[in-house]
Formats: sequence, C-alpha cells, structure tokens
Amino acid sequence: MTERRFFELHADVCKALGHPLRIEVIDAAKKKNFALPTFLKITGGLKSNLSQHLSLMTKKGILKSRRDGQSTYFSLSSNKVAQACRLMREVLIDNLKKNQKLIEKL
Amino acid sequence: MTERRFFELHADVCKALGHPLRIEVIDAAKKKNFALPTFLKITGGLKSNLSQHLSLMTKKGILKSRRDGQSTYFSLSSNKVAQACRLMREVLIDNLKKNQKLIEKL
DNA sequence: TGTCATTGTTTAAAAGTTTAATAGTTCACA
DNA sequence: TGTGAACTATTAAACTTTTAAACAATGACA
Repeated sequence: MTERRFFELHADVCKALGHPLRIEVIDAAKKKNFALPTFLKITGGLKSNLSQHLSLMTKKGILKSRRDGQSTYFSLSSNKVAQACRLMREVLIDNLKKNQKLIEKL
Repeated sequence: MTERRFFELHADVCKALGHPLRIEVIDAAKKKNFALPTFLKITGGLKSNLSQHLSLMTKKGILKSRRDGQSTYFSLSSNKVAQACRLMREVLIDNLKKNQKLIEKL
C-alpha cells in the first residue's frame, strides 16, 4: 500500500466522524448497544436517513452491527473511536474558550 | 448553545480531519512548525490548494498559525489533535487486519 | 398457513457541500 | 516601485446528504 493510499483510507475513517448525526450516534453508542428505533428516538429524522448513516459508519469500521431477530444492534467498533471523538470535542471546547476570552478582552 | 448546535460544531472540527492532504499535514506538523513551502515539498500539488486547506484547518482550530515576515508558520493547535488522529489511524489498522484475517480464512 | 406490524435496507432524484484549479489580489521588503 | 510569496475569490466538477417510496426479512398469532 502506498503512503498516499494510506492517507486516503485514514482520511476516510476520519470523515465518518464528520457529521452531526453521526457524532450523536457515537455519543449514544458509547453507553449501550442500540437498534435503529432507539437511535431514531434520540436523533429524530427519517429512518432511511439514519439507516444510511449507520451503514456508512459500519462500512468505515467505526460501528459494528449484530443482527438478533428483527433487530440489528449497533455499537462502537472500539473504544478508540469514543476516545478520538472525546479528544476532538476537547479541541472544540478549547477553541470556544479561546474565542470567549478574545471577546471578553474587547 | 443547544445540544444540536454543539453536535454541529463538534462534527465540523472532526470534518477538518477528513481529507488525505490534511491528514498528511497533521502528520508533518506533529514534528515541527512549518511554513507553506515546506509542506508543499512534502505533499506536492498546488500552492493555492494547500493554502486553502491550511486556512480551513486554522479556521476550524486544529492548526494555529504565526506570521513572521513573509512566512506563516503552522503547527498543531494542541497535541490532542495528533492523539485523536493516531487513534483513528489505529481504528483503520485494526479494520485492515480484520479484513486480512477474513481473506485468509477463505 | 396467511396476515399483520415491526424493523431495516435499497433506490433514485433533488438539494446541498466540498474540492481543485485558475486568475487575481495583497503583503513584505529590497 | 518591482518582485516573489502567500492568500482570496470564483467556478465547475465531484461528492455527500436528504427525502420519499418501494422492498425485504422477521416474528406474532389467529
């Protein structure tokens, strides 16, 4: 595998974090395995849309799914996803704080 | 700030990781402060294009920039960005290994 | 078995966003 | 003022997301 190809795949996995609905799903999936209707109650919106996002996240390897009867249960593929997500949230919070301080100075 | 708005901002920061060139920049910036021409030697491509990506990353708060005369030096805004990036790379590697094992089983 | 509700996926079109490349502008400084 | 480096604006192409409808799989139960 070329270095370039590896950067592409790496970016592709990161891209799977880059949507508000998907961040919300990761947030919910930290605690517990859920099936689509439960996520749907949390996030709102259309079931087909949520299903597409869940399937993308599974394809990119940040969720894993397990079918049990009528339901498919989704959970984080690894705790690393939750950790990375938390770090990026901290980066956001640090930035918001910095901006707040800049505003206060005026 | 609403929870929804926070998820949007969080996703926005994560989105800044979701491009091969930007992953490559983060990779290079881990080690050292760089100005555009140095990044350009590493990544290749067009100067204007790289400049756009650097500016987006700065706007989203994953890089910070310091102007010194003609040159602008970019570095990671925090080590958390490098950590998150490394975790996501591990998620990718774990997935690649899993796929490899599946292939070997056939 | 047949029917029904529930769950989840697929598809396709429209709407929206991101990217690369170009051309043009600003900036630092000799 | 002239030069080269960095940045910005613009645009078309590529990609992602949303929406809505159709479809498929499962389980309950008369």
